[in-house]
Amino acid sequence: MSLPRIPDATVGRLPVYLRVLTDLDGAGVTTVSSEQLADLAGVNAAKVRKDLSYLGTYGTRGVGYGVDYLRFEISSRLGLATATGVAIVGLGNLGRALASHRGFADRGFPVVGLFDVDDAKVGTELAGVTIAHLDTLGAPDGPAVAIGVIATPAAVAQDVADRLVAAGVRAILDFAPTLISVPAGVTLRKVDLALELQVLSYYHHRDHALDADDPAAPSRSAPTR
Amino acid sequence: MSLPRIPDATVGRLPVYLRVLTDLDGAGVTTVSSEQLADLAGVNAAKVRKDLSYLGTYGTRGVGYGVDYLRFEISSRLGLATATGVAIVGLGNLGRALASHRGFADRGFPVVGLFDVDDAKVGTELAGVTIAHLDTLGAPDGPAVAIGVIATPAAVAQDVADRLVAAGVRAILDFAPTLISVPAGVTLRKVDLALELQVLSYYHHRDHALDADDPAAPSRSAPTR
DNA sequence: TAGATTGTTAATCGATTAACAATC
DNA sequence: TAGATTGTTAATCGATTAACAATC
Repeated sequence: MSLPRIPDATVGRLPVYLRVLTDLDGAGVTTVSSEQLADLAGVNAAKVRKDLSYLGTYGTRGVGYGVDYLRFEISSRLGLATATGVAIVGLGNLGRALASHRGFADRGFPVVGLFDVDDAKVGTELAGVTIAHLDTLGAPDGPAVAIGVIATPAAVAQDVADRLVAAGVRAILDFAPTLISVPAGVTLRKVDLALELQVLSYYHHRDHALDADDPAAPSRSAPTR
Repeated sequence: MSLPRIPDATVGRLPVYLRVLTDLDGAGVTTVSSEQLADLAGVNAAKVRKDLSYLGTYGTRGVGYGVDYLRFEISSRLGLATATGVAIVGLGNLGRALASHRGFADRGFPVVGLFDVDDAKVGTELAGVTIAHLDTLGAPDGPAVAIGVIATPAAVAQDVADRLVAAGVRAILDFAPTLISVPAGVTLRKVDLALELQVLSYYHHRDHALDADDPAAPSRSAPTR
């Protein structure tokens, strides 16, 4: 009765399919083929069918996939039905941008808590949420936090992670460029924006470094993740 | 005389090693073993040695790797010596955060251009750069842009990508959650913040959905990328 | 039935890892 | 020389892809 394991690579593509399906649904489309879905998601059709097969068999041969049904299935397997409140810790430039980012609430992750240690920020309001002091994280009268986002300087990221864990948060998205460790049972995912620029720099450099010497050098494309 | 191909997975880890090496250098450390580097980067030692072997043989058996030398090599292979100006298009919450993000300039990517279509924003200054109208992108008297960052709504992302390409930009980092296409020879990389939350949600849900039924269920950890 | 499209197989490709000979 | 640590091999594992039988 246990659900089949979904490969990591597939997990990373499910949100892309979900976004495409949501767009299709908004456009009134009710059925989609693996070929169409692949085009819209930027992958190939074999991969789409293989990925969706891990969810079960929700397509109809000769017809395609039901947009609504597939949306529901992916959403449910991603845990989006239960995932809710996001707390952002650290309201510097990045934290403030994330707090105001429409994309989060739009895709099922309302920002319910904002925390900082700067007294000049505590008490002020941002995107409809009042910034609280980090020391109040986990207080009984505080917001129900399902996911913690770390947007602090690297130097304090581990301390913030520890506080989030102590407050009962079991899923953390970390933007600080440093290694942090969390106990077993806590899910941690990292995003490093400068790293993305460096990786981009590598492929750009690789494909163009020799342009002056050899203008006819073939351009290979970088993986888009 | 051509450099050996570096696997994509390795390219994604080189910036992590570079960050660790920079920290070590700052702390006065001159030599590091694959074991130490692995610990600090959050991977295992075999992977570090394999990854570094693609750069050539810069270690010394029985001793380790020279911190300075390795930093230089990685930095050079990532193209960080030539990579320079970043232009950010779209100065909503995310774009403004990226423009003010210290991490970019700190790691070799100074923000030299800011572009938007909103006349209320054009002419104002942000992080020391005056916001210009998108129509002036690529103007002869404009900044030299090596990397373009798209931080606009999804609906206009393709148009912005086309304009960046027309202006001669050959490397694009795209934050808009939609599929965009660029001509061969242009390197595109995508970051989708809400997608990261959804992937996090999957692993969290998978590892905890059954907690109520089976509190002793083993917790598996999510890949941190 | 005929055409279309899924779901699955199997081959291929790329990434990871342990082990150890090479060598400082 | 003895101890330490790299660089590389080879086995294993996971991801991708084309092909096609199943079937709507």
